[in-house]
Amino acid sequence: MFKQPECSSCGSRLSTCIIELEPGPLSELSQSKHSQLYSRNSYVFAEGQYPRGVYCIHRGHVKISKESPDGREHIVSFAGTGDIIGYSALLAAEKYGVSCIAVQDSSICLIPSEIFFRNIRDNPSMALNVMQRLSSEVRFSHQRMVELAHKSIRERVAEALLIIKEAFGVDHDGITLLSPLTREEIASIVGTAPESVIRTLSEFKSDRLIATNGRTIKLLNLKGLLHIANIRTP
Amino acid sequence: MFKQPECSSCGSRLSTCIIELEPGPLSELSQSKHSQLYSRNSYVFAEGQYPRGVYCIHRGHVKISKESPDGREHIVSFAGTGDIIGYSALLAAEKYGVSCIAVQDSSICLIPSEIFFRNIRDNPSMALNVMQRLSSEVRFSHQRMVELAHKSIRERVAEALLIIKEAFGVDHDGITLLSPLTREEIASIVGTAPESVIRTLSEFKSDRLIATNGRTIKLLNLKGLLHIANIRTP
DNA sequence: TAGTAAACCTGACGAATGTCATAATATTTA
DNA sequence: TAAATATTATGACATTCGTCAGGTTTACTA
Repeated sequence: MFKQPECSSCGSRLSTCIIELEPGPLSELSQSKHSQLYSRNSYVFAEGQYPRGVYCIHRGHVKISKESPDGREHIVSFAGTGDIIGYSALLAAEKYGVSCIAVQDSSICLIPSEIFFRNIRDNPSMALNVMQRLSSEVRFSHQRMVELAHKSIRERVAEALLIIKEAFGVDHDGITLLSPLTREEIASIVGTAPESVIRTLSEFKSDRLIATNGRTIKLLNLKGLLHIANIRTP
Repeated sequence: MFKQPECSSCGSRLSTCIIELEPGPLSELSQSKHSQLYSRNSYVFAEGQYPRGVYCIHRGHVKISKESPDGREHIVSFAGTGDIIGYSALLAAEKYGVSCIAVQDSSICLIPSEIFFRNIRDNPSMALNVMQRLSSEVRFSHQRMVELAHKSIRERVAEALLIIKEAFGVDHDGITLLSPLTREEIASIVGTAPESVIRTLSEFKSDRLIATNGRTIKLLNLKGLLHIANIRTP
């Protein structure tokens, strides 16, 4: 087994609810966690399993997805370095309603249930932090629901590119998406067939909104994509 | 102003996170809340406003909805007697991302922010209760996202009828939906045009799955609707 | 690095669904 | 209760989108 990271010196901790912990509980958490490497496409947890804790992404990216009744995948959201995932099933005390799959080689720590529950019970700040994150997820989900219900494929593909940019970031050039996602995975964000995604991306290419080279995509005209995606300016 | 209800003797309280309060804090909450009557189609709160607390439904039903970029309404969920609404915006400290509109004449209490925050901070059980509810909302939203992304209109209309049954219940006969929703509102659940809903309901009527009389709908064949809705049996 | 599998891309076609128009009916309100 | 209004209902048509088939390119793996 490889070297377990130390939470106190982990930068990823600072963007999570674990930032609220005092040195004592933090050290306890650090010792009781289990760190593991996941290669692309390997499951961190799967729909239907019972949660055994929450997962903290030390390095890498995962997709949170759910199987549709006809067996196709739908990607609900992404998470990356410094995100904690798997709250909801644990807190609701139910089986996972979603799967978590690494989209890049990732290093992820499992924080056991007891430790997590003890800390949110004893530390009101951490509890509030968790509530804020859950609230943000609720708000994001509502947003996505409306988009899936009312936007065209073209709008949703443009939006998917923006979601990918947000989740994976861009290269030094500022326009090349750092995403390993296939067209089929993009289709799973949009909620459509891969062919429809490919066709739409071809349109975007003709309109000089993007450039593609194999799997990699460059966003040439961000403003244009925002406009097509029909994003509400708040 | 009409008589303010007393929380300690309010049955609705028992199904909410307020059940966790001790008599002292409960009495304080009861005195600081504001109760109000809302008639059908009046706003409890609107997208874009800043939250001033959470709302506890003493009696009645509301829809939680969100405007799509093209100005159409999408109904995200329903809440009724004994539900608390408006957590997420308050906790995330943002403007409401959704509107709450009474679909029946309703009596609803506003619990001011300070009181709510003080109680979730001082009472870990109540905090945990709130987290559980938020978690359930997240799970429900994920479910809806997948359905909106991958199910046909026919499937979603069948499902909408089941959602309405769940939210509003049925008459003594066990099959007549106690819902005041128009076809347009059902369309706002499904994410489609009213005409498509009406057409689909006509099909269901031909297939003896439902019967309609003006706005009222009877569910004649629940099993058939479940089958069409393509519900995963857990 | 070569071979193989997977992913990308385009065309053709049909089914599903959105839109507009218009009539009939139910619901609301004066 | 009657008139006014909103809602329900159906038809016709255009458009979007899903599906199948095929050829090409890319990416993985031995």
